[in-house]
Amino acid sequence: MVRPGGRSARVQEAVHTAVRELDAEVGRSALTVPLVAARAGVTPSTVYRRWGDLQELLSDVAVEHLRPDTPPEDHGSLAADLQHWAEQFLEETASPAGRSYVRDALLGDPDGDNAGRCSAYAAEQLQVVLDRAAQRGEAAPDVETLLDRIVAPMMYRILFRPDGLEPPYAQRLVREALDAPAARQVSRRP
Amino acid sequence: MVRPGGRSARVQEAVHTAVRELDAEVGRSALTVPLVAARAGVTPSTVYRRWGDLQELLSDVAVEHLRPDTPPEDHGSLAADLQHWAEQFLEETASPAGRSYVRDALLGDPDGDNAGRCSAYAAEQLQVVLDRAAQRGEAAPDVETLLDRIVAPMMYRILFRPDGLEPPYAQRLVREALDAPAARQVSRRP
DNA sequence: GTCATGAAGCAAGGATTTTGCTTTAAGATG
DNA sequence: CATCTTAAAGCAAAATCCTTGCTTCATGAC
Repeated sequence: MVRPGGRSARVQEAVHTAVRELDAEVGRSALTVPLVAARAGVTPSTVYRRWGDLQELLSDVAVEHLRPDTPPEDHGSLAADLQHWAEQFLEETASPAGRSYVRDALLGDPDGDNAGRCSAYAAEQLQVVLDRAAQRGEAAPDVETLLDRIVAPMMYRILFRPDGLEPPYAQRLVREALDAPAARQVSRRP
Repeated sequence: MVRPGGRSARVQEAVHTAVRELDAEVGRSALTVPLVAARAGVTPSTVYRRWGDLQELLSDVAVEHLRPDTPPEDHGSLAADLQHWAEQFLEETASPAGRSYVRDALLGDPDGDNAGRCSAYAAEQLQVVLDRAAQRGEAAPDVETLLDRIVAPMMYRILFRPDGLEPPYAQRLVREALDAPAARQVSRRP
């Protein structure tokens, strides 16, 4: 039985807030469940029972951070929309904070739920861009292709080689994704 | 002062072996530092002082698992070499065990050292394939392009959407990477 | 207004992590 | 070959964290 707005929701909110505040104040390495619980005005056992351990809690908080708060901006063309979206994505996600959110989201995620959610966020944003392109009558690849060509390379480098990730890299990925042969229209789920 | 072959090396070997054995015997969720230390015939404080915590230890062990033990097979052409290498990479890395090694390697890795090593392994293997292609006189993209076009998409899906990853997906990525306009020869570090 | 239920509080017990000090072993030095 | 130096391992106590059974509370249902 779900009870949104009730005590459970207040506790969740308080705990998430405590994590964000303490992360900023004392840093990730000093975060502990008892510390978070104390700040949230809650018993440690409550946190353990609801989240299991600190990593799963951090994963939940990270996914909230990574959720886009606005739809992608409209710049009049598919190419421009993708350029801006990719640059913004890279800027946010390649930052030390962004990178640690991605890692947290992946880390405390036994069932892969949160990881899937992160990918879904990107896919939703891209779909908005593609829908606008379709309304304009522009030819466009599909979402899966853009994930492979734009999101995956950025994420791979963010996770495995977080050096030298600058806007031109995002621009080049977008350009090459759009330059590719137009056969990219058909569905290409793996 | 590094003392390879000395006591330090023996302890490292014993601890790594203990992790591998116990992971197989009792499972990841039951692994603890005291358990590993006992199996390795070592004091827990030794493990804590050398590795910091269980995640960093698991990260080190995972990187060893992910190190390729043989150079990529020679199938007579760049396309065939890449096809086989990509399929094998996907099969090994997308398996539950492979996926958990990748996650371990990424997670217990504060400085990003181990993650960089994983990427370097892939880059080295690809470079061998490319060198062979050059000897045959074949035109070929560079390593960075192959990382973007082949490795990154596979890794992204392994980490974020570990469903439906089958050999045809790897084949398609290789085909499209090689189909792309030949301007891909120039260096493209991000 | 009372009840049923899921979640939070509490507290004790057990396990893990940290830490200061001591001991050991590998390599350097004479 | 004996001795010295030093980094790492052993040991043990203390602190901290995690688990768990039971109790209490708040929410929504009847």
